[in-house]
Amino acid sequence: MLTERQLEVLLSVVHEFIESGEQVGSRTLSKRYLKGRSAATIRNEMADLEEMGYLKQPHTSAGRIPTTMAYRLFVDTVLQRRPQGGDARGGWMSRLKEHRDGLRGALARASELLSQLSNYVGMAAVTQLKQARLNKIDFIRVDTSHFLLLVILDGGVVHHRMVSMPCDLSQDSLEDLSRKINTFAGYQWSDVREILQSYILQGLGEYADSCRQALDDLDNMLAGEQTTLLTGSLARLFDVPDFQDIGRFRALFSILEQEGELARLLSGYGQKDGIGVIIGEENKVPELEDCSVVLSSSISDGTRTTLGVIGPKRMNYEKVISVLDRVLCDIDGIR
Amino acid sequence: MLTERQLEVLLSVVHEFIESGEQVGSRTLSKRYLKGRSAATIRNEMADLEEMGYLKQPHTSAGRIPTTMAYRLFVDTVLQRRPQGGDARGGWMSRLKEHRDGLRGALARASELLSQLSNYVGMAAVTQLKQARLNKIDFIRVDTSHFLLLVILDGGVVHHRMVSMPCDLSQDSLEDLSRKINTFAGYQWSDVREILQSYILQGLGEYADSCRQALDDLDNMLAGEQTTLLTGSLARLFDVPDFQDIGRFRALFSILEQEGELARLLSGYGQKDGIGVIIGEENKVPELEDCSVVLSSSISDGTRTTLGVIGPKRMNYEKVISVLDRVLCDIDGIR
DNA sequence: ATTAGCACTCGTATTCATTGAGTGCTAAAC
DNA sequence: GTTTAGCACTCAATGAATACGAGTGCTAAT
Repeated sequence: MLTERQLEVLLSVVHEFIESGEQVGSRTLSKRYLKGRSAATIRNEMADLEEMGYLKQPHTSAGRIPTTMAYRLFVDTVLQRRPQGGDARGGWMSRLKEHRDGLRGALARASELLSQLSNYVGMAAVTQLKQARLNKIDFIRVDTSHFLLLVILDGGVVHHRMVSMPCDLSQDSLEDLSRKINTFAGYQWSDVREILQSYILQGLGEYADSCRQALDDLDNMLAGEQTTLLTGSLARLFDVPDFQDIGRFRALFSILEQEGELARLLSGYGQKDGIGVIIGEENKVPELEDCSVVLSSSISDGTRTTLGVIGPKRMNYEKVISVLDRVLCDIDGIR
Repeated sequence: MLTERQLEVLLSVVHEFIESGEQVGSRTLSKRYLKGRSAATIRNEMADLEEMGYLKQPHTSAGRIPTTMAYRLFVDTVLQRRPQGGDARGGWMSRLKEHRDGLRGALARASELLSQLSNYVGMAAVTQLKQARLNKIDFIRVDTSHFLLLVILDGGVVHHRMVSMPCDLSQDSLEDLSRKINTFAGYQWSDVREILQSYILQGLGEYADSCRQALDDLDNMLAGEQTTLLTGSLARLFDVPDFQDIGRFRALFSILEQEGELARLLSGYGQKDGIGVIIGEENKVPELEDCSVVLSSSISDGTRTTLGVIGPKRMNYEKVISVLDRVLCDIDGIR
């Protein structure tokens, strides 16, 4: 186990490294954090900490930098000390609320806001859990061979999809159909799906194929853990010193561009409510080994809202966590 | 004017520079392009071309690189020699067509396709011209205080927007309203807008404000030259040697991330049908001074479809142009 | 147990000479 | 007159040699 002072030294190293980005030497530590002790004393502690796996040297006779273990300890400490309950929260709410362009708009703004406040990459996602409930379904005839299939779920998520039909259906018959289906508003989507399926088998005869296809498409969009995901401005990454190196930037970027990857990331870790931090190699995705991900999610109405920030391992965790707390709270206020 | 041989030298320099990315010397040229002539002869020609503004030296006594003027000449030559008419075109069509998720899906796939084929950044946009015609409008009641405003335009573009209402309107009254408005299907949106405006002033009394706001929002989305724009995978840029430099990458990236900027770019230059190439500083946006943009657009039904590729100034214009020709043709086939 | 002192390590910055691709010019060749 | 060979010159890039300095580990004194 770590002694009191070892802990103090360790946290100081992490703190200093997060600030400066440069390897931390014993002298700096003695001057800035542990004024009572001399550099030599701290050197000894650091040597021990290195042996235990908390610190490492980029090369012999250089300062120490934290390992993932050290970050882990640091973050856990921060999380424990985090002010529980909502005192000074919100404050950006108004700015979010005044736009009334639905959940998607709010998410877009939230991810942008996260990017701004944290200076890293913000993201916001809504995941439809399996229990998502139908609010309304509608078929809107567009022309002789197309109609628009529109699904609104409880929680305000809207999906639409153009469906082409080999035959002409009148708007009336479509309305008739939607009226029938809408009697199931409030049911879980999975149930509604079953019902539609049997409708198709019975009623539609030769058009069954098209319908089934459309239904499958839609199902893919909704069922399981399909997420709507938005990332805020990536341009900020250019200002983060850790990503000046083109290789790292590239690694992160390639992940961010594949929505699928990112969605998997979220669903993998965001199972629980509250804040989660994934540091460097703790991450399953190798491209993210130099990054940390902070996630915060809350569940209601069969919808999980997840906010997250992706940044370098040496990100300012305190700040990011508090920002996430607040913005999530604001988003919740909207729904 | 340029002599025959000067032109030959100039085009060779551009060609070689596009391939190698390095300054072109007289010896290389003599060996690879103009075998008859010696290096010294070519040196003289190059000195003349430099005086005329077609070539420049990065520093004294180095090889020459093309100026924007030279690229211009080169591109114009390529465009003239371009095989007119559609012989071997298409071929990706099928892959595009088999997905029936509407215009937006096709655009997304097209921009991705362009990225893949060109190895630069592809983009695809649909611009609603002022004469866009309404196909259908619909109001769908979601709960006591919200309804979804849905607008479908001729050409298959769908816009929707959640509107919150201070009062509860029944679905019936909404349907009544939409029925009224839909009598104007086929009218230009600008006219429909006028009509709605007067509706609001007359009929809705105290709710006028909310409605007007929603109408304005929607108008912003539709009117003028609002475009739906998608860019293909940016990750490819990392493989382009010209963008290894983080500064240039950043400049380009910051533009790509702001949809607004890009949309302006398109609308500014894509006025005419056919292919347009904007080289380096010809571009009004300073961030794009090291890039070239190739655009290709076609108009039908009050909708302009524009495909484009953004890459370095020394991009492979021949290839990009032919790829654009083909993909645009495919997209047109879809609508 | 702590600290001061000192020799040692190793990355970084600086300087300086070398190299080589490429030019411009001149004079000879065609 | 045009073309070409020859030569001196320029300048970025490369790499070796050097100095610098931040930081360590160890030992001996407190």
